[in-house]
Amino acid sequence: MLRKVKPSRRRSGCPVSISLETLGDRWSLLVIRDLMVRGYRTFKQFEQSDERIATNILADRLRRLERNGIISAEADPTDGRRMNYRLTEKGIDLAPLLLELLIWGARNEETMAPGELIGKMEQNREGVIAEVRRRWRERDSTPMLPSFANTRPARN
Amino acid sequence: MLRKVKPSRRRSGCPVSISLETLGDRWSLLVIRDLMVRGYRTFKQFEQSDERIATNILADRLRRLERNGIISAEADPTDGRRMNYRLTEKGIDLAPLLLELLIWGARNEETMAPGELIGKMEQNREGVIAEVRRRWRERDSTPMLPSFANTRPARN
DNA sequence: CCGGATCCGTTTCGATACTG
DNA sequence: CAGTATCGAAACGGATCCGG
Repeated sequence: MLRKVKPSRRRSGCPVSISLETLGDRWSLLVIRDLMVRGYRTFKQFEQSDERIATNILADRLRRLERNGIISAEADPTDGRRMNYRLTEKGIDLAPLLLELLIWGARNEETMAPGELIGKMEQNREGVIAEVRRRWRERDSTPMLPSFANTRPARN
Repeated sequence: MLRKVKPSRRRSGCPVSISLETLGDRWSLLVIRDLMVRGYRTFKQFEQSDERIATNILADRLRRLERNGIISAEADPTDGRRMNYRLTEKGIDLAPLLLELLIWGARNEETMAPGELIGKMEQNREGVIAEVRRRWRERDSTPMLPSFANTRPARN
């Protein structure tokens, strides 16, 4: 019994494997969205985001995202006990992916936003991405659009 | 004790919620990739894909994706016992998302493909997406590129 | 054979309480 | 505030079984 389930024919050089170890769960992309689009930076902000992630899961995801080089963590200069999380370059590179996810959701899931806003972003993908990059480069932590925020942008 | 965890301030009209009920797991997007890019159509093909999903999980994901209107299932006309799964319009709309995921992985994850191929796709996002749509419209089930396939495209 | 369903041990998740 | 600890619930996944 117990035949060897053909261990060959793996690694068959198919170049479309996609890496979902880090992103293939319910929470990681939400944290990234909060960082990228809402301007969130701290544990508390993520925790109080709409979807109510549990604290242990949040801690785990933050660690995982950091291990994977998608975010970085540094102590707040003005308040040592507070951590500030930021997207790395690799994390910022997720902007196109996130934008497409937003567009898809707005188009196909009726639980989503009205879509007028998204429609405009869809017309101007390049511009939106460029704006995300510009803001991160200048450490501009205001949310991408006023209505994107549901807390103030942590101006100290 | 047991304070009410402030049930207000939900539904705060933040238009950037993203829907990961269906896609936020390790397998759903892989199945969609197999459909979209590899030309897979049957349970067996998905099962034998590189990542080795368990049959019960695969059955569950196929059902979920169908419930969510992302794929459809119909009996094969030439072989009644075989099911053919296809992307719906909603599923095809995931092409841009999937493309961005591929590009991101190729760029940032060293476990990924050489990337030359992906680089070309990156130069021509619109073209790639249009090609995906064309093929699905014409029920052309050959994989997007020869090297994308690791089994033959199920010609019977 | 094909597309699953069922069983069952293991892993992960997630709500809550707790801590430095 | 920023996380740990705990523990029950859910999901996973390997193996096997089954109807057509």
